Amino acid sequence: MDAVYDPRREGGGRPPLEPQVTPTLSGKERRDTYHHGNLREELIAAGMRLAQVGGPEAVVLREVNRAAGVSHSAAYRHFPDRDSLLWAVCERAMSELARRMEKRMAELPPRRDRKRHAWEALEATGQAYIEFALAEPGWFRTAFGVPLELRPIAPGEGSGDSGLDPFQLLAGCLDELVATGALPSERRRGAEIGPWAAVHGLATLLVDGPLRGTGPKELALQVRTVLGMVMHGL
Amino acid sequence: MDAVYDPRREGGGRPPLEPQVTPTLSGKERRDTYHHGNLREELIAAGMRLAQVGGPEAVVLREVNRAAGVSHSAAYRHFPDRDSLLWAVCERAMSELARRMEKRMAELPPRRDRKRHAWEALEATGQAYIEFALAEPGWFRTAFGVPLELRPIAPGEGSGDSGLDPFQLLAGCLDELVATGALPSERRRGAEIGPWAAVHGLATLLVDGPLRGTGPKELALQVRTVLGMVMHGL
DNA sequence: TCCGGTCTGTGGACGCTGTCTACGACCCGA
DNA sequence: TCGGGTCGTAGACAGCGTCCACAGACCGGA
Repeated sequence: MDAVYDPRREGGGRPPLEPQVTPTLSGKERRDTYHHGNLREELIAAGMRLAQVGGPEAVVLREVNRAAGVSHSAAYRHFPDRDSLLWAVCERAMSELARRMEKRMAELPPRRDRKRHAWEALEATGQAYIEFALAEPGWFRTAFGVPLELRPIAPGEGSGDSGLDPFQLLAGCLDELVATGALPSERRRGAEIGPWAAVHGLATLLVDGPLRGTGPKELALQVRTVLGMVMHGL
Repeated sequence: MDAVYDPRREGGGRPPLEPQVTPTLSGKERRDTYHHGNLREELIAAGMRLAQVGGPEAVVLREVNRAAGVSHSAAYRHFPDRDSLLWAVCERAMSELARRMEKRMAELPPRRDRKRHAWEALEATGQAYIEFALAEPGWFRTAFGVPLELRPIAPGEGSGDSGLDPFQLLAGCLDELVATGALPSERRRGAEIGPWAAVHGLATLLVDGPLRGTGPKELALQVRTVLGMVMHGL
């Protein structure tokens, strides 16, 4: 009643293609025990490797099994279907984004001026977000571009080492801006959406939108322009 | 060398599923001539119908052929492969977006105050953009979420009735702002990116990002917040 | 120590996909 | 009238996600 024709397609046969990456033994070396021991984890790791290169659509169940060195349907002992595995990979990619944002903030120079530091932190999160999208387009597309439909968004998932997800990291920056008096507290509620939309939009347009292929010079200008608009218009 | 494993997958078999939409005779009624007469156009139209419901991944070549009432590979006489058909659909979806933006601008009340009108026009384009994404998520995802990789971006494609694409419509608004003195001309260069990123980002997050399912009240606030940030931070 | 149950991995099916190819119907100009 | 080019047909093929019957491996109780 919902999906009339199956909204899943693509794939199917293709002409020869070069031989698959390491058609035999992969993941680790060929295991000698019948039971793998840590297959679930290995499947997600293999999915991450595939997603890094080709985005979510590269997470082909049979290819993931192949990369883990197991039979083509072994993953069904750990995930009910392909989407479930993809969600796990997607969450992992989101965590990686959070981790890069945290790293970038941690690298900020210390400042006596707390207000200035708060602004720099906000800018750093935005820069890290866009850098992640450009450096790891496959993961970025996986983190956000998953069919999801009914993806369960469990709390605490997609978080970095601090336990905060990208959205919460942004919220923390805004809270700090309020705490330092840089942002009037009456403008705080719902203020995440502006910076998030702007940065996410730029990243999306750059990664697989009409702006892909932008040269480094033009790109730097675009990032500066967007972040300037955000900080000016907050 | 580029795509190691074919970055095209998904699909494959699925359990029964309900019978396809009108397995026999579809598109128009079953034709009686051997030659279709206008197959290329009909294929694109069928692709648009499928994309409207299920996004780009719903544009299944065999299903498109089926909907047009021809054999499963008839489309190969008009498109070299599935992607080419998808690009045509994608361009059509982009045109539809441009058309809705134009419509929204045309509906603006006339103003003696040209500057005010220019601001309202900018706001209207942004609102139309987001409304389109929410009203036609399938088309929106098709317009922007296509593999593209090497999609040829021909000039003049994806345009509305005025012959301008969404980006050019936005540029026009900014030009008018400069002409009326609302925006200093030295800030004009590259100014499209800010509004575009913010609006596109919000639309993306709402359509298939973490913000999907936002209620109408919260949504209205988000749209207002983002557009406010754009106009304030320009 | 053996024995049965439960995980977990195997391998073969199925129907779906995109694509290729040989073929056949039609249209049109010579 | 005929012959070539255009356009649709039909059957193949490999790869996909998924299901199923089966088998190896582990574990607790007798």
